[in-house]
Amino acid sequence: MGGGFAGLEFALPQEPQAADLGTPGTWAGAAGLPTPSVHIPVPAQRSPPGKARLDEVLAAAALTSLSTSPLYLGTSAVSFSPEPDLEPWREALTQPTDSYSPSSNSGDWVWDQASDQSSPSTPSPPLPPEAAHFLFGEPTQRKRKVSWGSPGRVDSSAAPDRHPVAQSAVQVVFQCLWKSCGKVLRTASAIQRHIRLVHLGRRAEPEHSDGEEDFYYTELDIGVDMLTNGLCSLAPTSAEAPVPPAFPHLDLPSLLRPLALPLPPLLSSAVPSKTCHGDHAHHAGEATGGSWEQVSGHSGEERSPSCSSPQGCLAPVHVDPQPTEGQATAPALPSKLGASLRKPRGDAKKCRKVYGTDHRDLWCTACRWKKACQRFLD
DNA sequence: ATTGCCGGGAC
DNA sequence: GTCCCGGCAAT
Ligand SMILES: [Zn+2]
Repeated sequence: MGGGFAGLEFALPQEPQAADLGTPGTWAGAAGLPTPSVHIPVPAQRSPPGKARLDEVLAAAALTSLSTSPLYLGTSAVSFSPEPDLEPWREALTQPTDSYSPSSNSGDWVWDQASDQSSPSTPSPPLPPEAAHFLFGEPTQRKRKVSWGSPGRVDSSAAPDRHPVAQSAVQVVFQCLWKSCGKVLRTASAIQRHIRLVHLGRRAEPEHSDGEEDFYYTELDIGVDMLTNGLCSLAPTSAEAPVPPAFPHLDLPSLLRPLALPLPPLLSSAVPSKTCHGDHAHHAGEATGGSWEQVSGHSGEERSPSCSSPQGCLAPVHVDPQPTEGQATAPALPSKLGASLRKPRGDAKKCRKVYGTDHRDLWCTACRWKKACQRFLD
């Protein structure tokens, strides 16, 4: 554990612009020392108390550990969220409980998530199944994870139904790979049936199936996957929700929206836990241990590596809302399709305010261009 | 009035 | 692509 923060680069923020570039050097006296030879890294101005530093370190630690092992986030994530509400459904996940879905599927719970790395382009094919099948070929790269002995057979008659499945830790599910379908079922036979019926247009008969379905679903084990997703997307909202009885399906879509929608008014000030992200990069100031900018005409700028967007950082797994012809979802979203709602405005002081209008050249590029500040992000 | 920044324009 | 600004919402 010695010196874990290798990733943090404390680049020296060198004095902004040589004082000879015709810049109105009014501020020069305040910020930079006129000594050309001495490397004085700190741009002066409001030196942060040690406290801020501590915060920073913690945050860094969190980030580090998280980004290091995004896969095993399961462990750390649990200790991470103070969310008691999580327990219920987490347990639920762990046990092979049945009867989750109110949907027509028998006994298998369904969780629509059109994640995958595939493109969100075409909505699922409303075409005649056969045609569609030919047009799209294989919806996605067929990738199977091998975790439990699921033979790569070609005859589905082997009825691998109701597997004992992993007892607790690693559940395994089967996801339909068909474009924008992403249906997730719990058993191989179920998913095969689904594909055969829904996508291939075959009859429900398990008879002479050439095992083609096999190409359209993938197997993945939740327990990590799901928890990751779940924690990230569920937690933030459930803090305010009237408590969701079961879990996911209810509003995966609307859960993702908040990333760019009005939610903060309530959350931002009330709940200190940003859940997924872990911390508030508040009072960023000079303390944010970030590589400040270099005024060397280069545009390499801002922030620490790997994480640039406020919340995208920890969740590389998008769970696209699936743009199918959803209709049963009731009148949920404000349906302001074209209008981009304004962000509620972060609470951090931005370059403009920090440096003042007359040190414009100290601002980050974004601020200079009147764009969203990227140095002091919210 | 001030601040943050989207949308759009100029180059 | 970089750079700037009008104008608006939030403060
Ligand atoms: Zn800025």
